[in-house]
Amino acid sequence: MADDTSKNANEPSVSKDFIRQKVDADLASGKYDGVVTRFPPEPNGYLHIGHTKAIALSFGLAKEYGGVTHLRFDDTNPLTEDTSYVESIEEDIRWLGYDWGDRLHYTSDYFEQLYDWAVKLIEKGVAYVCHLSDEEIREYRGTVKEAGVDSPYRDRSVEENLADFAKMRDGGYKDGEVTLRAKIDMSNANMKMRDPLMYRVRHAHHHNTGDKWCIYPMYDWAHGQSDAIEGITHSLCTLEFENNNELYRWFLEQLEVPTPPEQTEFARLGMTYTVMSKRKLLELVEKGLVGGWDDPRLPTISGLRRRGYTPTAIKTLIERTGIAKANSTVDMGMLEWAIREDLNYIAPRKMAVLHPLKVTITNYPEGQSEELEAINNPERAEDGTRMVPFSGELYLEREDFMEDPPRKFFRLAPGREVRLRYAFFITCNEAVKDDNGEVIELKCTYDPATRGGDAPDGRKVKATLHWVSANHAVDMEVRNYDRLFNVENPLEAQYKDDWLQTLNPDSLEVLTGVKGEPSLAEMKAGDNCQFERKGYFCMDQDSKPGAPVFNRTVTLRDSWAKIQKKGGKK
RNA sequence: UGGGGUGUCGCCAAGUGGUUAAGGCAGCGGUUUUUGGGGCCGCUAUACGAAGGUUCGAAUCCUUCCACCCCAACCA
Repeated sequence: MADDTSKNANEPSVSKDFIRQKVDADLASGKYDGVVTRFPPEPNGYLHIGHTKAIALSFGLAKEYGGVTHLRFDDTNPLTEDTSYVESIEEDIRWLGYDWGDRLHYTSDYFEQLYDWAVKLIEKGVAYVCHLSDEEIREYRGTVKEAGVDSPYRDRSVEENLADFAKMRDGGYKDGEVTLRAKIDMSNANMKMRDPLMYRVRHAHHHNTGDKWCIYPMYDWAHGQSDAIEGITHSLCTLEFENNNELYRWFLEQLEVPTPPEQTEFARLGMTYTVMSKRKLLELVEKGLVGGWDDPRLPTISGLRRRGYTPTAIKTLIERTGIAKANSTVDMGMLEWAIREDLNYIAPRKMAVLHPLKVTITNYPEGQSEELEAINNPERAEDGTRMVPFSGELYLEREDFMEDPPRKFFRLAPGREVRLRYAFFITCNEAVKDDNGEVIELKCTYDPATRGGDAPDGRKVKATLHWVSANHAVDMEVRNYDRLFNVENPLEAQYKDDWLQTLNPDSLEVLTGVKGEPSLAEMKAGDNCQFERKGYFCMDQDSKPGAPVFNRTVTLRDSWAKIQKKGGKK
């Protein structure tokens, strides 16, 4: 008993979300024998963190119930889709740690079957070829408050429809000239049921089927049927498809699928200070407002990866925000908490001085240097230690010195003694200034007896600072990222028309001449680390040998900044 | 002629007629600390969109109302 409690002490109290409860019920009632889910991305953009919710749900659920998950590219619109997106999507899902095995499918694999089924519906008298133009179709559809009007082509004979549909497939019609529609109910309160389109004519090259087809199925006609073909049991999608559910069931019923899949909708993930729509992300990319789909400021999987986020952190966020039906916007702070939690445990510590201030240790033997032992990760003793060079010329962080410090400032100041991490206590004797009164150098003395960071006489210091030996330092570039937008929801009505005006002009700060400890030169692109006292950083792919570039993933929590803020308010 | 959904702490989110209304994030105290990090301890909704009602008992049931989201692409 006691063991159980302690073992689960750090686990969130878990209660099953409504989808898992439904699966339990479905299995208990014998509706389904097992669980088969699918993740059905359209290859027209990069995956973002919102998709991760759907991915984690579908893959995670199946795994929990001993089932499997299919990856199915929903490639029914050749105009917007492309193979390059297929590749990035596969890479991102794999990186997140999910495996679809040999269950890789394309909706286009089913075009022939879908065509045959469409013929079946025509034969049943519940589908017809319609010669109305897109404008006319819209007019005949009515509005949410008014019933629609039947198409004049609605009651043509089965033979006529069959012949016409064959002509559609054979290229006998131009784009937009005709459609195949389901014959349902033009006055249905659910707009999706007003004789929805099943096929449209598109003389376009498809990335998978080439020029084989000139008619392409619409989402509603393709999706549920593809689910049925694959034996999907639980088809999970986001809330905006709730209205499509009735149609999803209608098609399956018409086709008399023996054990039809069921669609269940959940709320998509929204996050503050960003946008999550593929259309908006595409706009940011195409207008060059960010560096590409993998810009570290973007909520895309590839952007987060480059920023230094780990699959663990992303999945932790998804787990902790849960699955429900209420539209929600999760605070970006929760994502930051998730990555800090993971990186605190796994990221090796390093010392790097972002804004260097030169320091001369006046009583340190000139030309000499020595190596000091530093702990790689205080959270994991097994990660061991490394040696860091120390000398009489160092760099300290500019903001760690104040000539005239306020009450709560513990760091270096004239006459004050502080500890250099893993090294010595130093005391500041003089601040050298330039003609403008700017402090350009500090002259300090060190206490050789404090080697390693403890004073034999037991005296204490209030601060421990990070530092880098000047002659041993690696010159680096650091990219400090901040939120992409200045407002929580850039798409809110009040900004609607020019949401781009809410972009944060300071979302990227490039620091050059950053001084890092020598071991930083050994890191590889994609490696995470913590710059002590500053934050978590990830080596960028733009790094060159001897010229590393680091992306700031997230800062450390900073209670000094809070104190300063409070003081400022007063 | 409208229909479909959703409303529980600043942000997520449990709760399924009887609980002191979980938990996480954020916040606030304290403690520990060679990262002002992290850890640990504690505090933080008499209140469940609102108003009525049913009941010994309601966030949970009923009624009415309010707010927000989705649907009128040959997008998904």
